[in-house]
Amino acid sequence: MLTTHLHNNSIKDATVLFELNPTSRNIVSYNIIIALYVKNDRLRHAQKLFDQMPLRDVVSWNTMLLGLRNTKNPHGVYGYFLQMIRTSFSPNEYTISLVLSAVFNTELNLLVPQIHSFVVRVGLNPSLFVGSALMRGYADVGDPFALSRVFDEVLDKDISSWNALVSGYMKIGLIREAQRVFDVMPERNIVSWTSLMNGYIDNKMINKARGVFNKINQKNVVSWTAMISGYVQSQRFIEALRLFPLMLKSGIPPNHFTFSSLLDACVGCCSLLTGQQVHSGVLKSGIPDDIVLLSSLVDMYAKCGDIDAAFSVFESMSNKNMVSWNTMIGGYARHGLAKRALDEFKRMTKSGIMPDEVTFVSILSACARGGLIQEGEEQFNAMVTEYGVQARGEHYACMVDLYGRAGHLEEAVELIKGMPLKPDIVVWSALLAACGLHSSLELGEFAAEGINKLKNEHPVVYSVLMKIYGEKGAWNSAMELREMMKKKKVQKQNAGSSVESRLS
DNA sequence: TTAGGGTTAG
Repeated sequence: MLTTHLHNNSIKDATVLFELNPTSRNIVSYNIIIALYVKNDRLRHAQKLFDQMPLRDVVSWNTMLLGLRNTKNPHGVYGYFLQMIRTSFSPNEYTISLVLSAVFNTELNLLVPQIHSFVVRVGLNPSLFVGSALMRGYADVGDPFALSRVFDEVLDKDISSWNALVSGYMKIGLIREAQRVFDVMPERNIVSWTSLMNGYIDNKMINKARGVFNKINQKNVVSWTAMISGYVQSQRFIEALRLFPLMLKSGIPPNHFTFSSLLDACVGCCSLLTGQQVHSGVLKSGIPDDIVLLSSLVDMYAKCGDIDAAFSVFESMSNKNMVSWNTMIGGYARHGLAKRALDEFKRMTKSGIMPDEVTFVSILSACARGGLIQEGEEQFNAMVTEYGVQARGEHYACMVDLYGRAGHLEEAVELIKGMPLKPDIVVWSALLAACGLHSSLELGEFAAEGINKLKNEHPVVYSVLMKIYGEKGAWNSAMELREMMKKKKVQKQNAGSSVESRLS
């Protein structure tokens, strides 16, 4: 009975049944309820039950690992894994592939070789699942030799192992190797084709990807979406949008992934009209509400200029996570609506969602653009002390921008001099832009020097300096600079705030 | 009752 509820994902019925029968509870019934909580992102409940279980088995542990992985908590996963080993629970193959998949794309991926040697030491089979996970892990850390060694060690390779090898080589950038593997693999399915195509996309070979795409016989929603998203990643937004009617014509219905990618394409070509059409397509499609898709809609409306529509989609969301809030707050910041950005920020923290570094880039830039110096200073301090978010280059750049726009150039310079990290191009550009705005020759040259020390040839440096020289009547310096620009063939660019350009 | 290879947001 419990298994039926699990299949139907009916958490209520399952818990009622579970609560009503305390005597018939066993490890399996506990595990099923935990799995249900995990499936529904209610990790706290899962955790509570896990803690009060009289006895646990390896499935209980694995299910908790799954929950921690799904909530993007690689440190939690690793902690549980260590605890599991310490309490003398033998991890099985499920455990290993879960732990591995949790550390992909995180700084913990350096543990991959250790996990591998653990697998060897305890004598677990380099089975299909473990093998694929290890291959992904070695691709992630960029080790092609270990990647192919693991592949060789997998007994009874199946098509997924071959696909993982293709993806792995592509991820490392060994394109010819990936293509060679694809050419010799014993059989191919739609995933193999899509992996190859995606590899070309990741390696910025979009035309080659399109060539692969054209050869796919039975394209499905994933292959169509991957191609659309590939064009978006390559900034070829019109081609991304053109693919959509072809997809519909071929009889493949789009899903929430497809629509998110299309919305991104609309943002890329700043087409509110197309964005609205995609929005109505979403509504007609009957796809259930999805937090990512709705956030993409908010983003599209904000970036295409209709901030009120963005807010109305945002308000309609029954679930909001950090990214959705950041999207909305960033939208207000971009539109120069500092007060509304700050109000939303307050609502965000009140609703229990913790802000991250992205939130504060928006908040600080909103303050900068709104001229809210004191508020900006307070938020900058609160970021570190109250929210434990470490200040990064972007945050300093926002603060420099904040002071700079208001003409407090000395304070901006003091801030840069006191930075615990090395000022990067964004920070220097913010100062330079402020110097351009207020025609400060001395500090402008100081900023230009900072940029040149980074060995960056930024055209904007020259154009801002030109402007300052011109305004100060420093024609000799201007002529010298022009000569230098000619020599270096630097093209003149508009000098704007770097923070602004980051937001657009 | 738990896991792999291909597509989405700030």
